[in-house]
Amino acid sequence: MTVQRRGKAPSQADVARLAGVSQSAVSRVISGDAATARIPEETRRRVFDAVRELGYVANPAARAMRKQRNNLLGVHTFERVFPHAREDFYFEFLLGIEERAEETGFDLVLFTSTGAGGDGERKIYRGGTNRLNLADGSILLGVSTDRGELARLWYEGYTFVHIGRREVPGAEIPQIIPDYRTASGRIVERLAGLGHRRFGYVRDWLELEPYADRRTGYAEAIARLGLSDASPGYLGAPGIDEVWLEEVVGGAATAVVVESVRLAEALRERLAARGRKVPDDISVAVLEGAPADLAGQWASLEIPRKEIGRIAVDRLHAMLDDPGQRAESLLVPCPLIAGTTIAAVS
Amino acid sequence: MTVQRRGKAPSQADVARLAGVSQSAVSRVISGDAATARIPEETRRRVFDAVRELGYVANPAARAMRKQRNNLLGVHTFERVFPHAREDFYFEFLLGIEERAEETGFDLVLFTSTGAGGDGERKIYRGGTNRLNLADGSILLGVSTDRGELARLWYEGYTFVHIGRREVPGAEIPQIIPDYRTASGRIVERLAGLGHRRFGYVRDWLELEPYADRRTGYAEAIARLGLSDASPGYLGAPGIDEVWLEEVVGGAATAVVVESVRLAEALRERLAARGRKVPDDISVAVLEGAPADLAGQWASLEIPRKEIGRIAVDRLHAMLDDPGQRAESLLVPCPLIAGTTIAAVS
DNA sequence: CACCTGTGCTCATACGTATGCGCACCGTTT
DNA sequence: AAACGGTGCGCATACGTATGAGCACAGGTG
Repeated sequence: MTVQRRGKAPSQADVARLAGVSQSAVSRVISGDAATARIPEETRRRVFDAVRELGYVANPAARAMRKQRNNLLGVHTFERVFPHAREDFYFEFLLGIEERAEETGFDLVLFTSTGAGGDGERKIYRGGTNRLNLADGSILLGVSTDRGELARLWYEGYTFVHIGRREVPGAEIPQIIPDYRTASGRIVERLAGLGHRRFGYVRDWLELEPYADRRTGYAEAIARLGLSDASPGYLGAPGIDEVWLEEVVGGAATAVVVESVRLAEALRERLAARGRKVPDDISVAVLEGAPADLAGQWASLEIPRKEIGRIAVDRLHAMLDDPGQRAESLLVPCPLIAGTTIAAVS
Repeated sequence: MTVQRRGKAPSQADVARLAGVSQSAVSRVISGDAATARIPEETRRRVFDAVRELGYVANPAARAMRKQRNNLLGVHTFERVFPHAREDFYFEFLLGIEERAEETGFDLVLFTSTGAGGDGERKIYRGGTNRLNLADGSILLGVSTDRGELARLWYEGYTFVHIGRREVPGAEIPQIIPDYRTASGRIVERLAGLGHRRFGYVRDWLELEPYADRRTGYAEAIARLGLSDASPGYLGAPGIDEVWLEEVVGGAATAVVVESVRLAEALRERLAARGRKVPDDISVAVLEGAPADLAGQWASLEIPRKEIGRIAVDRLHAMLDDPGQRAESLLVPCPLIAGTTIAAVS
């Protein structure tokens, strides 16, 4: 019966002793560096035999210290990864990240360290110790990313990418960005193709960068195609304005583009209350990823989350392989979902 | 405008130079060891100022090498973590693990490295490099855990726990085990309390340890309470035997205990086809976690996955804090779900 | 025989941190 | 005045790995 091995794990020095060579020889044999070619088969075999006998495995900390790599990819989310509430948001990204990390031989570190505040929001810098350093590079993920921390991270020359748009003055944060602008434009184009000429736009209350992209894309398409936008529209107040709604019911718009599913559903109900049906009387499209619901699938865009996760990993690899390169952001196209909530103008 | 800092990250030596002290003084101030008490406020301030000015953050690799801790908790699954998610086997465990890790200030490493086979199954040992070493200790998770790898891991003295029962001859693997045995017994007790005296048992085809526990618990309760078990029952063949089913319909059993939901549903259908209703004519209980379905909630047990995840983390911490202690396994009680598929004997 | 080219290694060092040991200085006690 | 205890640090080293430099030897060439 085997007995549990006690004491320290064997080091290359132990292996070297047993194989009758020097520690450096062991290192060369194991890590297979260029000079390995100069070590004959016989010696190599002795080393490997000793490795097997002692059950030697490399000490990752020491290795990481010596090289500047430890094949670890950090993932920092500013909220918990697993919990249900945010599950939908993060989940698909992680899927892609994990897949790609696995394919490229990297392990993943989930940074779960909370800030001292205990408010549940996560911080990168905690008591002077930036834990992200543990990983060769990191993917940052989350809507509430702290701009100050991003700036510092960038300033310190840490290698990372941010999923989603996040502009920080004075820093060039490499971002992987769903191309909401183009997608929003294409949705307008599609509606125009169905004969719509008078449009409405409903804003959400959030004022994050991604919504700015959508508004830009919408406004550009309206202008480019010579369509009309019923005010208050994309420049107005968030939410569904009562006066505006009456105008729409009166025919001021035949197509409405809405920033979120929640708002779209509210809109549909309030239209129904006034005897207007979607899409028969009015077409409605949504500018975010939307699951199918009982009343059908929203005409919407799809956020290619998994794809974005994979891209983020590749991007990170590229940055690690060539540290000198400029950190550029990347737009990822969003496919359109045809849906059942838009129709040709009647 | 700030310019991106180039070159190496500052070390304690750099801080020391700037603060006009030695590197060791910096280390003492920063890590706040016992001797810190002997360093006056004035010096400390100088050090912290220098830290701030240089933006020094500790190098985790070096720190991990020096101490024997790096506050990393490994999670190794033998299949991918993120796929399937919602109904996924792993998900709830991870929820608990993440929560508890966060609470205790540990980060999580997800080991995603596959074996060379590319068959999707994951290996711990990959080309002589046991990646788990990266973490202070690990939680192993998965039904198909390779026994040989577990044995080796244990032999090498690595600190880990296994979620789920997994016996390895010659090694004492610390396991966190849902107490199927007790729970199965209690289900029998509950049925007996409803007046049932003649029982049947349906096995699944799987021959993993957890099923053995269920069978033991069932058999013990049957014996203890002086009940009768209609053969082939728990010792017989897996699946629903035709002959046995006829006997049950004929009254050989008023209560049937089934290992899996899948089988229970099949049983219900085949009973219905013979004019027997659940639970009016026959009570059926399931020995695994069962979601509510259209025909009601199965009388079943609940696997406290999240709780188990949390316990696993705590267990690991205990082992890390006291390396000498014997690695003991732990049974976690499974609550019973009353359900709607059992009733008093008619 | 002097010289050169490989070959098969070893030596020495660096990476950044933590820590046991001890030195120099100062104020106090005997 | 000698002895002593406390304060405020610095010195030196260890952790395990990777790697540039170089040494000793063998064999071949002029």
